[in-house]
Amino acid sequence: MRLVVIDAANCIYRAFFALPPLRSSGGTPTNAVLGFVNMLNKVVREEAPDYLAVVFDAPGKSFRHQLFADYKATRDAQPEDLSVQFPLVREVIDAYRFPMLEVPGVEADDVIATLVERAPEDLEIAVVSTDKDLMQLVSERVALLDTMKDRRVGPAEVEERLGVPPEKVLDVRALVGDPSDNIPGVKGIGGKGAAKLIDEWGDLENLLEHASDVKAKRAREALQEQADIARLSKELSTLRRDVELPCQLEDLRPGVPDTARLHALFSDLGFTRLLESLDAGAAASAPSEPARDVPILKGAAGLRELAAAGEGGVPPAVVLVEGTRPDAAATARPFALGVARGEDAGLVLLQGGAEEPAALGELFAGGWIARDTNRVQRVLGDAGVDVAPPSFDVDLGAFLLDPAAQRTTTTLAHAYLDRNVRSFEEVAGRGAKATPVESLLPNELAAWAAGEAAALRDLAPILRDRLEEDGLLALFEDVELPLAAVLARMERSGVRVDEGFLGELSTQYQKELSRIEAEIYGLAGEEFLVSSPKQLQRILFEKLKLPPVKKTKTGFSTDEKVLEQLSAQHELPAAILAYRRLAKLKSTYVDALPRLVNPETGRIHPSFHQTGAATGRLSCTDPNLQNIPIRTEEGVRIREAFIPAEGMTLLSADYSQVELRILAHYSGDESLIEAFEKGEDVHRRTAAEVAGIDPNTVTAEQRARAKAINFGIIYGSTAFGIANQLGIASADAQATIDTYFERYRGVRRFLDETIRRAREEGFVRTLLGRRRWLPDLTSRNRVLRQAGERMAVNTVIQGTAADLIKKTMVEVHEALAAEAPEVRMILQVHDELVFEVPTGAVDPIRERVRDIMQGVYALRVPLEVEVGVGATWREAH
DNA sequence: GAGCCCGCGTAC
DNA sequence: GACGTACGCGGGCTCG
Repeated sequence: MRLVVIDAANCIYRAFFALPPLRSSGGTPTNAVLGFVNMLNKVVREEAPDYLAVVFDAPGKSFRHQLFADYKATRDAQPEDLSVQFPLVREVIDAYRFPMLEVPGVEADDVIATLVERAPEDLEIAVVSTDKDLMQLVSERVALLDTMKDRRVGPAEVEERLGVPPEKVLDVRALVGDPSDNIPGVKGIGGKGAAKLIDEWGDLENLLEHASDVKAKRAREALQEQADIARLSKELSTLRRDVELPCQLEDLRPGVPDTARLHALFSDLGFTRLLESLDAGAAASAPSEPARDVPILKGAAGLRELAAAGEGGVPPAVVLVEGTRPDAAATARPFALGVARGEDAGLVLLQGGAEEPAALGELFAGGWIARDTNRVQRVLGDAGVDVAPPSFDVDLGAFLLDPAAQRTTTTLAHAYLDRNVRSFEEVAGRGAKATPVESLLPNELAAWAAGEAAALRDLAPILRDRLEEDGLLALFEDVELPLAAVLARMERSGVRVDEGFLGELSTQYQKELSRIEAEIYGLAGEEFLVSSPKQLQRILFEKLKLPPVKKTKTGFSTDEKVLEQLSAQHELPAAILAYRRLAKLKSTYVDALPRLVNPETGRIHPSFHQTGAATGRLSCTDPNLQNIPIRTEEGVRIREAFIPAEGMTLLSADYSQVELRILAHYSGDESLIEAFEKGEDVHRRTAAEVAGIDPNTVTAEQRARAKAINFGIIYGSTAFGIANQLGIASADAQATIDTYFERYRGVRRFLDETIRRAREEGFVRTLLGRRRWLPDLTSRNRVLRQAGERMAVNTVIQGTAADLIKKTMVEVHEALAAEAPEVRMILQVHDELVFEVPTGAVDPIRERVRDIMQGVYALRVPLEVEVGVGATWREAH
């Protein structure tokens, strides 16, 4: 068995100085990354290690600095072009799925020494480094490897280079020192002399004891004068072999490279040769699942046959094939189920027989694996099958590992299994031309479904291991996976809408729109498509010769801000604005919502997507009920169309200022914390602090300005952005922001520290450990880099808010299922949960929900929840 | 006609 | 260039 240990910093340094200053198309320096990756590939190819560890220095000072203030003091600062490449290297290593090791407060060399010390006797170890300090570790089974010069340093080579065997390396170093680490050594004694002295006297202590007997005068006097420095030098050189390691040997098995991520990385970095070899490797080693006849079974008997086929305890992986729906609002019917269990895989055509729900229940009873467990539970639930909880969700797992990565089964199978899996689109076609599942050849469908299910079966354990390795398993098991069931229930509940009301609104809006349209034609002097920005540009900027304000990619902008500005010069822009406002409401909400009412339930059943937003927020489609208007009087009327079932009441509970509370928590800022502890109006307080006045004298405008800054912080915005938002001068905004950061020192610290750490690690994490990779933080392109910095800050805050409400939803669901099953959670809008509650139970439920929401996590400030009830969503909010 | 991009606007 | 995260509308272009 072989273990390869890579001294990351040493290898990255050498790669950086050995290669010309290459850059990616985005301007990021890449030479060290390229050199490191080539080295990595080479060593893995040539050494074929069973275990592998890439060891990094942890930031901060080690015990050697305590011992010797000048330790490493002569080192030049790392060139910027080099330091920005460290996170990239980490990302590549992570994508290769090679174990990385880093122990806080401990240098890489000590970690390496401990690994060597702890390794079992029969393990052969190669340490990839040119650091002479590591020579003390060399033995019959431990060698240093210099991959660039293709040299292997064993005991013989150490003796050849230093004149002493590895056991005496430290004694020699005590005398010689090491300029690169600023280890002093004994002045007046060089390499040759040191070796000779140690050879003659055995070791340092004996030599120092007999210093007066040393014949050479210069060496004798040097030893007598500098004995303490020699001892210090030895201690500084001595590697610690008792570091507490965060892993066992078994954790150091290299994983299966994430070729999809490598592909993306190499392509970003412009590593074309590596890309080619990646593709060549994939083509050579990625066989499709062997084509074989996949059994096609039918109904309950078929399901039971497959359920019986599995080995005990192994959950089946399933692919639910939905029947084609006549219209978007209709309920999806389960058409077939692909199942892979143990070695068996097959397709069951579902026929809706009386026995089927029970048979499905049995198949799923001991846990199950799917790509999208929310959807499976929703569709089966609608079909009357209440299945046991899933044991794994492949899409969710992959999302937590990298929320930006593609997650089709094809991509994941390629990356993690090195296997080609056909996509459904390859089988059925895409979009409008796609063959309905009912019309596909059963053999084709069965082959696809079996291949897909087998891929899910094989992906699940691998992804699970990775979640565990990456500290994401608790979030997955305790929050995300249970949430999928909550969402399925929520979607199935849906929300009742008053179609009649929307119909009336539509007629009313239509009349008004026609009137405004006529007015617009009059003002423009001709008819044109008001909703066409292109035609509008012609009217405004060519015909009427109004001054263009700003450009878009394709022409002059006609957005709201521009039209407002132009309205001072002409009546047309204001009319366009009025038209746009109504047209937006009508097309996006008033007319669209009724089309999505399910005729069977009379309710709208949206889809909530758990992997829809990179920060961890949910998204919502068909329709998107997370952007129903509220800010304008015309808009909020649409909320009157959302109503409860007979005998029920809507209850809306929202977290008050949750993102600012999270900011207070993370920043530890005293002023912010105090504002929340005292239950103050935080924007008012900010305004007062920034203006240095009494909160009671804050004007509406001052408060609005403070609010914009508070939100700007959360979004990572600049003075320009805030000024733009407020319509004030950039310099004024900057002055206010400067004052803000003087008053809120903790906030400044939090922003800086978040970005610094993200740059170092390549990712940010939220409160519950959710991770988002941010490779652009080291980009040389300022635009990209600053965008990355804004994402870093925003993701920590927005993502933490998402964590909290997700956890809340799981807890609320559990509590209500047990205590008040007739209450339904029906919507989530990021910081708000909407419930449908039996009217008589409103009061206790309101308190119960509030308690759970407020108690979901103990931040450094209290979480406050505002609850409203009513006969419409408008009223309840 | 389908599918896609763009500009725009809604929410938190 | 400048404020984060989404979804979806209508217009208009391209493609077959």
